[in-house]
Amino acid sequence: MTGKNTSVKPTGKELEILQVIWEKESCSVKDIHKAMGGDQKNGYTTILKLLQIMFEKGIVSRKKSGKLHLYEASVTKENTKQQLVDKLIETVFEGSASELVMSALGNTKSSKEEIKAIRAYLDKIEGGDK
Amino acid sequence: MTGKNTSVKPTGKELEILQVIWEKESCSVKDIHKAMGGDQKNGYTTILKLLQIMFEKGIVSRKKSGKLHLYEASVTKENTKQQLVDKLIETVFEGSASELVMSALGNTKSSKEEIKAIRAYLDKIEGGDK
DNA sequence: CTTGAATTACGAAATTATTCGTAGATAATG
DNA sequence: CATTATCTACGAATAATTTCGTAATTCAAG
Repeated sequence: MTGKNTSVKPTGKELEILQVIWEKESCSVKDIHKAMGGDQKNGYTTILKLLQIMFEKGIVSRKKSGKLHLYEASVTKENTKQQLVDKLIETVFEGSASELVMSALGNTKSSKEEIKAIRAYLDKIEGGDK
Repeated sequence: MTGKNTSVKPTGKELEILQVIWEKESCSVKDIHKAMGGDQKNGYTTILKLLQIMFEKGIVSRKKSGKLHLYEASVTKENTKQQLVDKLIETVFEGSASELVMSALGNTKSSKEEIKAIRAYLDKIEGGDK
């Protein structure tokens, strides 16, 4: 660990871009632009600029491949998601994770499988106390 | 229901203010300003301005009481929380509520009681299929 | 080496959110 | 009704985010 992965705060658009990069591993600006809906959704240079900013912030890394840049995420999906969840718990659910859980399950109709998976997960974290 | 409570998107600061209003029911600008840490944290007119904006947006309502305004939330805490959770599920967890649940439970060490409560909740939503 | 297509760099405009100063309104007090 | 303290209105400054146009760079032909 480089210790660089903590407390990065991607903005809304940056998060959208991260989604794509997480999905595809290494990708060019064009890839990302296309994956995000092409010119109809965002101008090419808009995505480019955002990536440059993200690079400066250390959110992504890049390497040259011929004339173009291939970008990779330097923050993990897991880490970033966790931070977002933590922040939500803290700012809106007064620190109660279980409140968030119920709120999450309340609306979306979760499938039997999902619920089963959650139970299994509960067993796991309850059993292996730490 | 007035049908006014759907799809309100409070900004960061607006959300902070809402927290206070939800807590205290009806309150003056001064109340809110104080509850948010007074002049050390925010200027009085900053909070005032924000409340005026929120009023225009329909996020809060207000009534005169002597020379001052008493503000109330016109969006419910539940509704707003739900929207934030839904958005997170959608944008970051690819629509999977259970993924969010696990992420929420992963970090914070939930107590036995909390886990028990969640189990009971699972029983409930599983049993009474709808 | 020149041309052309693709790509990046960069500044600046546009947009949104936040902060603040000051003027005007309001009500209580003498 | 004049004074004063308190509060609101409002415009404008600042900051953060997003968008975009244009210039410069790069590489692959010809």
